[in-house]
Order: sequence, then C-alpha cells, then structure tokens
Amino acid sequence: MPPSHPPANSSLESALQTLRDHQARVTEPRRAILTILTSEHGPFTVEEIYQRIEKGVCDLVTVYRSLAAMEEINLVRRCDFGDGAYRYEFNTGDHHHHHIICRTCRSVKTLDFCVADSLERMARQLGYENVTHTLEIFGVCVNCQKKAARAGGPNPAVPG
Amino acid sequence: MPPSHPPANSSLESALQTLRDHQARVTEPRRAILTILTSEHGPFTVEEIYQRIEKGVCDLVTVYRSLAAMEEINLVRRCDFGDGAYRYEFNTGDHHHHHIICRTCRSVKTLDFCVADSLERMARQLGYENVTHTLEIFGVCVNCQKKAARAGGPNPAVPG
DNA sequence: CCGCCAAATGCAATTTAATTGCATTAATAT
DNA sequence: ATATTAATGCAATTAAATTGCATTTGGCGG
Ligand SMILES: [Mn+2]
Ligand SMILES: [Mn+2]
Ligand SMILES: [Zn+2]
Ligand SMILES: [Zn+2]
Repeated sequence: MPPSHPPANSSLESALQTLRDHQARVTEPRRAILTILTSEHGPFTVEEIYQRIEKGVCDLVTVYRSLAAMEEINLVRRCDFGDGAYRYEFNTGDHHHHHIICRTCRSVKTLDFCVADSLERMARQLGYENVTHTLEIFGVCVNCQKKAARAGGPNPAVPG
Repeated sequence: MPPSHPPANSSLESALQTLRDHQARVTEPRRAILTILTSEHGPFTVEEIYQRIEKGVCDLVTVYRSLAAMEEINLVRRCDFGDGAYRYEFNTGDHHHHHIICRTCRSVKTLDFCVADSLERMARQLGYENVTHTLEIFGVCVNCQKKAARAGGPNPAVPG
C-alpha cells in the first residue's frame, strides 16, 4: 500500500498555490481566511470572516486587505446584497452561480446556474469589453414567514 | 379649435399625483427631483440629482430623504452599481429593465427586457415570498476602449 | 382668507463600512 | 544567514448615508 498523502482540504491547497502563482505571499491571516472560505460557502461579510478567525491572529484591516488582494487574482468573489456590507465567497472559477437572499434573515440559497449569459453576449455585441454581471434574487424565506406569522406584525422593509 | 390643455410633462404630473395618493406632500424639492428624474433616464447618484437642482432650492439631506420616501411608494427605483453610491431612476412601473454600465466612465445603456423572471419563479417555488431581483451588466464601453488605446496604458480595475 | 398641525426641511452631528499612512514585521529568494 | 519588499498593526481618515432637533411649510378646516 502506497503512503497516503494527506488529503486535507484540496481547494485550500490549490488556493494557496494560486497565491504563490501570483507572487503573493502565503501568510497566516490569508491561510485562516481561505480555510474559512473553502470550508463554508458563505458568502460572508468581512466582519463575519474576522470573527471566525482565532482571536489575535490578525487585525480586521488585514482581512479587508487580504480579501481585496484575493479578489484581484480571482481567488474570491465579492457579493453585494445591497445592505451596506460587502460579502465574499470562495471563487470556484468554473461554476458560475447566483443566490437567493432572505431580505429578513440574510440566509442564502445557492442557484447553481446562470441566466445572464445571453445578456453578456448582447453587451459584447454592443461593443463592450471585459463584460461581467451581478445578479441576486431577494425574497422572504419560509422560516421568516413563519416567524412573522407568529409575531402577527408585518415584516420590515429591506432593500432588494 | 379646442383650447389646448398644457401637455407639459405628463409623467411628472402623474408622479405628483402618486405623492398625493399616498398622503405625501408635494413640495418644491420633490417637484424639482421628479422633474429631473422624469426628463432624463439616469439613474443618478443623490449628489448628481442635488447638483442638477437650482442652487438654494434645498439641502442635500432633503434629496436623500425625498428619494427614500419616493422609493417606499415605488415612485423611484434604487440601483446599485457597486461603486459605493446608490443611484435612483424614475420607476416606470410596468416596464422592468436593466442596464449595461461602463466600469470606466459609468455611462449607462438601457436593456428594455429582463431574463430573470424564470429565477423569480423558481424562488417562489422554493417558498420565498415578496421576490425581487437585481441584475446589472458591467463592461468597458467603446469610447473608453478608444481612450485607453490612445493613452496606451492599461485601464484601472473597478468593481463589476 | 386665516390659522392650525403634522409633514417636511435645514443644519449640525453622527454613524459605519471601508480606506489610507506609516512604522514594523515577516515571507521568500539568493 | 541576509537582503528584499510584501504584508501587517494601529491609528487616523474618508465619504455615503443617517439621525436629532428646531424651524418651516403644505394642505386642510373653518
Ligand atoms: Mn455563492
Ligand atoms: Mn434604468
Ligand atoms: Zn429568512
Ligand atoms: Zn465608458
């Protein structure tokens, strides 16, 4: 039987390699951030990521800067749920997807496909280059509907 | 020949009526804001709207508050281009549409249709209520490509 | 036409996510 | 091991947006 290499978190390992490939250094804060993002889908606010990192490992501003650096090399993707705080998720690269966000509890459901390809094609036909898009679905999830029903009151207005 | 009623800006008039219908008062700042939004598509940042209003008519915070009030009654729509400043446009109501935004000069092209209906349907089937969505296309417009070519340098990275 | 009153406004202070400056630390190449 | 310089910590700062409160004003009843 051949010696079993540590399987561990392979997306983490390839993420760290991506850092090296871009002449970016593999530091403890970056390792911590990527460990979180490769093990839970998220997306998470910067604050949420910071709170999940063992206390004392790094400063909040390092999380900001690390995520910004990672976004530039497409290691992570920044999401905007329109509530004043950006969120980040690990970028699987190949598999483009979108989200349904509960505008009450901010829970997220993933939709593993995209309907905007036709729009991107159209934009390129109009002469645009470097075309991307953002697409988010908002609603009130079943859980929050139940809670609202119990409380009897109407639910507060939130962007979306 | 029958006396010609003033044709003027009919969407402005109906917008003002919408205010009245919601027990909201028709004030000079609101009239000014709606005059702008019903005559140019936009969308415009709060600052841009403020600058288009004749100086001295109102304070910037009034533009913020007016737009917030108008959004609650669906008179205007808030757009998020991911660059840190919300934008507002007049809500035609019936005709849902989207935008292609140049990530260099922020110019906007309107797409008069929507491909996200199927996603909204899916969200409702998953039990979500009050479903909406945001969808924006980003790219670099032809103008900015020419400018970049003339300048010879690469263009700066911007969200999208 | 006048006066009332809640809604809307002006101005200043505040909030808060995000960014920046700069001295220090530490990851990587040689 | 040493040099290089990217990355970090801490504090200050930015800027869009919000809030508090005194004042003004639009719309209504008389
Ligand atoms: Mn996701
Ligand atoms: Mn539009
Ligand atoms: Zn929910
Ligand atoms: Zn452009």
